[in-house]
Amino acid sequence: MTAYSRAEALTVIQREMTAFARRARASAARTHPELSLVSFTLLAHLEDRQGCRATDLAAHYLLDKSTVSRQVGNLERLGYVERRTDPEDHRIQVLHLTPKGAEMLAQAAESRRRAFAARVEDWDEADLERFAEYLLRYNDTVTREDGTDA
Amino acid sequence: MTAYSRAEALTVIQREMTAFARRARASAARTHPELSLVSFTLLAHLEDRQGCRATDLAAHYLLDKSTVSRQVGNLERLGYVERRTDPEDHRIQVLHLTPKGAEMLAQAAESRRRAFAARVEDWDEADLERFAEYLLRYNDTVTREDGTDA
DNA sequence: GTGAAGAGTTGTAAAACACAACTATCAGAG
DNA sequence: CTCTGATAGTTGTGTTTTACAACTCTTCAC
Repeated sequence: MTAYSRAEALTVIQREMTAFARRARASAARTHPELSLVSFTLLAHLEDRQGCRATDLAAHYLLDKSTVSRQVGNLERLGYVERRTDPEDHRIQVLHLTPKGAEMLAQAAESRRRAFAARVEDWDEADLERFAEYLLRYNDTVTREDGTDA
Repeated sequence: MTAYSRAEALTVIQREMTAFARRARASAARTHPELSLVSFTLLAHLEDRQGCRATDLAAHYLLDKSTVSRQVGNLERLGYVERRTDPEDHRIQVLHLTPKGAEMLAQAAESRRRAFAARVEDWDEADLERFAEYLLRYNDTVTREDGTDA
C-alpha cells in the first residue's frame, strides 16, 4: 500500500502525533469543560496505577514538580483526589482517586470515548488493536529511556 | 497477539495519545528551545501546504484566530514567515516560509527526528509505515468531520 | 449602496508552565 | 549523635499559551 522510506514514516508520525495533540486539548475542553486535559490525564494515571506520588506524575509527563503540585492541589480542592502520607516515609504523599474523582473520570472518559468512537467507526478491530499496540510500544520506549517510571 | 475489546482499544489509544501529547511539548522544548512545539507545527504545516492562510491553521489545529494571529506575528518578527496579501482578495494573507524559516524548520525537524528515530530504532519498516498510516487515517477523519481543511 | 459574512488584529483575562528558593524528611558517614 | 546530601513537596514569580469578545477592513450578494 504505502511506499514510505523510514525517514518519511518518522516525519509523518511526528507531524501527525503533534497535530493530534494540538487538537486533543481543544476538543477535550469542549467535550468536558469541567475537567481539563491535564487534569483528566492525571486522574487517569492515578486510576491506572492505583495511586502514585506527585513526583511520578511529573516524571511521567515531563512536567515540573511545581506544576503537578498545583494541579493536584486543584484536584484535591475539587474533591477528586486524596493524599495519604506514607507512614514509612513522611516525605511521601501517595495520591488516590476519591470515589467522586473516579466517577467524574468515568463520566469524562465515557463522553470522550463516545466522541472518539464515532471517528473510528469504520475501522476494523484488528487495525484499532494494532494502533493501540503501536502507541503503547512507543510510549513504553520513551518511559524507559527517560527512566521516569517505576 | 492482543485480546482487546474494541472499547479497550479506544481507551488505550486515547490515553496513550494524550500521554504522548503531554510529553511532546516538553521534549520539543528541550530539543530545540528556539522553536516551541506550536511554532514548529505551524511552520511544518506551511511547508507541507506550500503556504496557507491563518484561518486554515486555526481550523486545522482547533486554535482560536487570535492565537494563530499572535503566533504568526512572532514567527514573522523572527523572520521565519512572510505574508503575501492575495491580489484577488485583500482580506486574505497567504503565509509562506521564508528561506530562513525553512532552514530553521529543517534544523529543528532534523534534531527532533533524530531523537525520535532513536526510540523506534528496533521497529521494523512495516510497523512504522502502518503506524504512520493509522495516524494519517485518524487525523484525516477528524479534519473531514470538523470541515476544517480545504 | 447597504448589509451580512469572512479574514485578521488587538484588548483582556485565565490557565499552564518552568525556574528558583524554600521547608520538611530521610539516610548515610563520621 | 550530628552533619551532610538527597528526596518530596510547596510557594513566589514571571513567561507563554490560549480563548473570548470587540473591533477593522474587505468582499460579495441583493
